[in-house]
Amino acid sequence: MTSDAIQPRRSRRGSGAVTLHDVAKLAGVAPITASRALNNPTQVSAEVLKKVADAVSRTGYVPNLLAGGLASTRSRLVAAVVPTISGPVFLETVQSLTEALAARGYQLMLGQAGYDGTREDALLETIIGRRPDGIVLTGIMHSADGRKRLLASGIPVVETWDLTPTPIDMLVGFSHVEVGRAVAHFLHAKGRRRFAMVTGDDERARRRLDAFQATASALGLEPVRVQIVPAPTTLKSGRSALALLMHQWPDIDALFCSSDLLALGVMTEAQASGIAVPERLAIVGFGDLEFAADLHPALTTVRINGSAIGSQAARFIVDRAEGRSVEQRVIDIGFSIIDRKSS
Amino acid sequence: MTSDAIQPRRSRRGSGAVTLHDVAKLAGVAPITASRALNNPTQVSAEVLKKVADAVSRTGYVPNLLAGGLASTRSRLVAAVVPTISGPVFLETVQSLTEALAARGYQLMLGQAGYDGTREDALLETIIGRRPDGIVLTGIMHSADGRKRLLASGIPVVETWDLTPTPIDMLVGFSHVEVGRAVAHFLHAKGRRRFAMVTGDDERARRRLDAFQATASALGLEPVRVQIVPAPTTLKSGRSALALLMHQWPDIDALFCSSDLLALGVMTEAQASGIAVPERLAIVGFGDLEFAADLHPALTTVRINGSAIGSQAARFIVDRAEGRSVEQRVIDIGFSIIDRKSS
DNA sequence: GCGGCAATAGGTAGCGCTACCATAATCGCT
DNA sequence: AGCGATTATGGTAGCGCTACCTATTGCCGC
Repeated sequence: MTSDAIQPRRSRRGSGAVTLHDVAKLAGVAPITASRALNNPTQVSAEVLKKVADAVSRTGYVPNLLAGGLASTRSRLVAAVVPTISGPVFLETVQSLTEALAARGYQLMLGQAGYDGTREDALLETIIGRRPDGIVLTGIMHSADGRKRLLASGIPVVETWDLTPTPIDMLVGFSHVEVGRAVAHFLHAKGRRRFAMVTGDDERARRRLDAFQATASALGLEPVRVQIVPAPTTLKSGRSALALLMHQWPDIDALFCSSDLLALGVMTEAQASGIAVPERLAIVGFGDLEFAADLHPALTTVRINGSAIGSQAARFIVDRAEGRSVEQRVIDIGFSIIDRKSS
Repeated sequence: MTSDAIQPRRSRRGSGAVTLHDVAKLAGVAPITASRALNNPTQVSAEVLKKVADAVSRTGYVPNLLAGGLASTRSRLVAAVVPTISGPVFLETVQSLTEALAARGYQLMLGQAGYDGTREDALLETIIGRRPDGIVLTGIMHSADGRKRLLASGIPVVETWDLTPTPIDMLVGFSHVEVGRAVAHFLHAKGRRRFAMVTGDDERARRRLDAFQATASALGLEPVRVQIVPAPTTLKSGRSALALLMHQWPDIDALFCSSDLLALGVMTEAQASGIAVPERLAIVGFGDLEFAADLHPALTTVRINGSAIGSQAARFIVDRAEGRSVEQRVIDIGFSIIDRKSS
């Protein structure tokens, strides 16, 4: 070491990285002042600001957010839980959430819970352990135990992609029941009378199914023909579902799919086996994924504004984290049926 | 408070959550012993183990990983950087990375860099600030400054989805040049002679293109007809690319797409405009996304084992984090051409 | 009976940062 | 001039955890 006096016993611990103390020393100010220069620039003179900025760039200092989070009990971390990252449905939400949070200086940590809920508890443990400033759930947290732990943790929670009468905390979503109902009316208005549905085996999709069936029955139609496929839904399961459906009930004239991917599979199968869409069979998807508009024929589908969900969830959490109280804790962002060529 | 003597001045700071001290007190052991019971169970007697486990379940204690990470300089956090989460290409890798890490007690933090690299530096700052135990990059880190900072941070880095002569640290990928070459030979062997390529505007795809062109030329074929589309690639850009291509060069007989999504768009457009696949036009995709096998006709494509990339990257990082040295730091996992119906 | 050695438990001192309070300097305002 | 109010800086004491070291116990061989 080139310095003169007693080395203050360089500890054998620590990462050896540049710390705020190093920066402060170099800038000739107290550590706490350097901290303020970085986090509350308004509270500090221009001169100090400059000296600190110089010291930062000369040392390549990167603040240790673990330490900062521990000291301030604000981790600037937000956790999001999705069933699986492979399902394209939530991607738009996750994307806009990431961006909205990044713009405010927060970072997203993504966790995959799976559709069956077995990993849910372990996931919750590691999430809460990081002391995030908020947790965004896509879909409901099923396990009662999980809900209890979330509540006990005191961390702001936003549930999304659903409406529930008993939210854990905050909520931004839409009514799956309304979707099922609206699609049934939509197809009925188009003159269709023999409905079928292909649906993934998850709880929200089932609620759309129930409402779709109930509405069809209320309209005096024959029972809805149903094909359940495992979640997550795939093009492949859509293909085989249509094959099965047409085999058993060749006279169906309208088909509501629980995802656009399923609808793509159905359309692929229809094309492969010469079923005219929409002439003989109307198809409606769900999600309005990016490709939906450009299929041939263009896919009629239910559009959910996933970006709006993400940015609203971010707003909720940041508001809470920064001490603003959220008065309107439940937001229904609705949905719309995009009427294209497949119906 | 129900306790008797002087309250030890409950600090106004802190989250108010249960801490390891509370657990230790309840279990009647020292905090450090409780810590060991949780993290190194073998160093502790069965009796203590039980008392601590009881105390944990009675209090609902969740360890504060921020504090643990700060004290141990091991955050048990791994960061992954993808261009965008919406691109389905890397999902398989991210998925398997998440799982492989979770199985070893690590958690993944996902960052989106964008394709243009403008957010790259800011992202790097927040990532390094969390002091992750490792960083996984999909594709090369372009900016020299970024590479320097990564190196300076001392954090283990795994680059993926590419081979480069000068890896930052560790690498698991494959050669894009070999892919371009192999596809050209493959199509040539099938009797195709007039090649075209639709490719996303990113660096790796361009290297496939270059090799594809060079090989075609070496085989004595006419120049490859090229259509560049913006990244990320979409079905829509595939459709319009084919339309443009067929308009300018109606006699092309083989088309290599830089992603399966692009190939799907191309196939959609071909179907919409009556171009027979594969009779008149052979199509090869890239990525072997889940839907590729079930398209009609089934898509011939280049398969990259994304799961293997993810799990190998996890192994690299965990090995490093746990102090094992990694001798073989570069792994080429190769690729394969899946010959289906579209070619 | 004694040194030596595991095995188990505890004490101390931080990890790098910020909340909180104290101080010093500046600023009107009556 | 004298006062509180405001602004800019610093000092202290943790946040909740674990690395490192020390103390205690029991057990072995000789």
